[in-house]
Amino acid sequence: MATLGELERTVMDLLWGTQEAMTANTLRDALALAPEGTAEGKELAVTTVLTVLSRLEKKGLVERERDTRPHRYRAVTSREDHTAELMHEVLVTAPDREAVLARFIGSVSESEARTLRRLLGSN
Amino acid sequence: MATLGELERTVMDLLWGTQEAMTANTLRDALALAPEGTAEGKELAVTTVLTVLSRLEKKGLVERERDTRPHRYRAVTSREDHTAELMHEVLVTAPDREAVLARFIGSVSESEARTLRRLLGSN
DNA sequence: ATATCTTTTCTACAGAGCGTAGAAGTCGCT
DNA sequence: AGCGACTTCTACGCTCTGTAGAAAAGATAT
Repeated sequence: MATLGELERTVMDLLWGTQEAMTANTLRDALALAPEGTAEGKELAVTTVLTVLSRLEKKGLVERERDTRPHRYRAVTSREDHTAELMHEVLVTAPDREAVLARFIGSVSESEARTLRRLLGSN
Repeated sequence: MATLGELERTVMDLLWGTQEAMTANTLRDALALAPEGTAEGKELAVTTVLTVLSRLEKKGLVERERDTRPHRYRAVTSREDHTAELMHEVLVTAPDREAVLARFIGSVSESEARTLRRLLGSN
């Protein structure tokens, strides 16, 4: 179950944050500011970013354009799709899915419950 | 996000499979047969099982009775609770939970969808 | 073409987590 | 006091992740 390290996660967040494909250098710069708001994210070597991107590519989360010279990287799926997929993977690890869903429902907020009703409701 | 190794997971599955608390030796024996049906699960040293149990205890997934002599171990939560909790943890990693839920709904089976409707309806 | 700059790939290493278990310590009984 | 069962400590190899230098491959300017 593709579990991400901290830097990998940060990179994915940046890629998910823009629909556009980015170069390793752009990402390195973004990472230098990244951590939400004021905090600093240290200056990493470009090779570090490239290594991480390669690993993310191997994990199937990122794809790159190899034809443009500085390769450009983009997230393969949206954050939402990825997250939903992960949730589903978790769900199916349990034999009694219905029971899991019952517990799960109990843990979501009222607004989320409303969303679910709306999404399921019509049928 | 408490991610489990393979052996840890197998042990948890055994503990979740019985509501009762088990000793390390009992678990070792169960592990020798464990892998679903026919397959063999090799004979592990008891110390191995104890190490894994300690780690699971540290992770808060297992608790032990220290007063009985061969300590007895039990799962702290049910598999369903644990799984639901994990799902929720995954859900909240995304900023737009509603969007995630929308995708998620699309990925569940019809029978699961029915379950959800039922659960959401009554509450 | 060649020397140089940019970008990518290879190789490497340290730290954490996990599977695995021997060595050493503790507990309870005879 | 001694023995056997049980638990804790210590350890090692493997994989994953963060990190980046060294080397290779591509582009560029003279």
